[in-house]
Amino acid sequence: MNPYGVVVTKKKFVPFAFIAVDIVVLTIRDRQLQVIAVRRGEEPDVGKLALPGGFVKKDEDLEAAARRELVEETNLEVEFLEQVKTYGAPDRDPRGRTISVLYVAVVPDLPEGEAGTDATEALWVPVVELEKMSLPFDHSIMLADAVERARAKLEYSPLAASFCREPFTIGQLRRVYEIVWGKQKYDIDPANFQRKVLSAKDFVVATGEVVSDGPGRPAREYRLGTASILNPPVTR
Amino acid sequence: MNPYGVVVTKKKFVPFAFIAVDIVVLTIRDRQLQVIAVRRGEEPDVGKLALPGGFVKKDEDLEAAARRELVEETNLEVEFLEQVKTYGAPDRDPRGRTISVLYVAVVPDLPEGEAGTDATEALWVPVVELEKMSLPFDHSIMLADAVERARAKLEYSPLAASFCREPFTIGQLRRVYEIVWGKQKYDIDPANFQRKVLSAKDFVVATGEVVSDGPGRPAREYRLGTASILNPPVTR
DNA sequence: CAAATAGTGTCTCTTAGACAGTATTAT
DNA sequence: ATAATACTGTCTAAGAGACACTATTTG
Repeated sequence: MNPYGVVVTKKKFVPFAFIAVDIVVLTIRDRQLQVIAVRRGEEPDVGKLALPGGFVKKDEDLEAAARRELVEETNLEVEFLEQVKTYGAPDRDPRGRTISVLYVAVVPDLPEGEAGTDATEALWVPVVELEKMSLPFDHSIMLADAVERARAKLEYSPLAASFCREPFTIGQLRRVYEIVWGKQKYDIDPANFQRKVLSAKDFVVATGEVVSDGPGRPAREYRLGTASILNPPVTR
Repeated sequence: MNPYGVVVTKKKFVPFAFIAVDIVVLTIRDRQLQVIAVRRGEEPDVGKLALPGGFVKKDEDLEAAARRELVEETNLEVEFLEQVKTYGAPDRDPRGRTISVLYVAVVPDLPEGEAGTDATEALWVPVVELEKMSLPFDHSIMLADAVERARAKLEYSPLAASFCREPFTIGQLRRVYEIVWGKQKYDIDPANFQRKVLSAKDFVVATGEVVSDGPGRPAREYRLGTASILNPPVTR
């Protein structure tokens, strides 16, 4: 089955293709960077894990399609979606020429079973696990590209806060950086990190509250500030 | 004319769309950041200036399509093409649903008339001029996105050297930064810039030659080094 | 000669990182 | 009390920018 058709514009034949979106949704669960995956219910690769995604509808915006597919397949509603890259190798989908636009999103740690545990069969998988598996289409490359984008954005954007539920503490934020960047506990100096975050203008604002969680001195609580770029950046 | 068709996969109707690529090619001419534009020969917007680009062929890779269109419409062959973003608003092209993948490229200052002065009607236009014009489709947004990408990449990649023919001098490189970032002459301190470039590991390597061009002490010549990211970066 | 450009030296200020030390909690 | 976490203080080294100064060309 080949979707290629032609439409005559003046004297030219113009081929066309299916348009798809795929989404890498990242979160931190169990002190690991995890990604949501769905089990494929259709050929090709029925039964294999894959990134959520699907075809864009007529008159549907690309980002809207990504949101819709995410809800349909994983029950997840995300705030921000960032377009990462578009994949269009002629043979990337055996069903016919398909162009796929990749998005990445980040969500805070969710209560167990809030997403994907219903009939939809979506599940959280540690990124390092999914990277080892054989994924359909070019989903392995997509995963790598999206994770690298997220890692890079931690440096110069407030993305890290998207992994936390508000209000959050500086310690929680530090753990996000450690985990997403694959560092060991305390590889990032808590003292220096504290100053770095607080010196980045409008990254976070204190609520005035403190919260005690486990042993140790209670931590001040913060909310995300208005900054869209961190200055100075948080270096890797 | 609406290109939307449907193909049955199991029980679903899958719409499809035209796939296009557009390219922003930047250079420095006449101490200005310029972009190559083509005059449209087809509806819509016949006669208007637009970014070069066109439809992707059956079994053609996206980047290959961008290179082909660039040669066809502007006679330009570029080394590196970087994918910037994909535009897919349902109504962005009146001829029917079209998804366009945007690429950006950079070329050194070319001898007058080397590109685009034949029948193809391609011409170099200062970016500030083209930004003021009404462009077809969403080309104005594309132009802004591509220019911003190039400005950002100057900081942490050796992109600036792509604006120069090898070998080049540090002074020529400095002018690239000044012009692309829209700074006045000597806004960037030549002394500090020199050290910055030479301290960025593998950014440039000296050829050992010197060249004299106009008044002033002759400058050492350099070639691009092997670095793909600049460390430390050249800050804006 | 003056003007222009290339390149070095040096000073100051800021920032990054290492690390010691204090504060406050759970157990 | 001990361990764990939060936070402050302080020192050092490196980098950014300002600017004086030297070197070498054109006109």
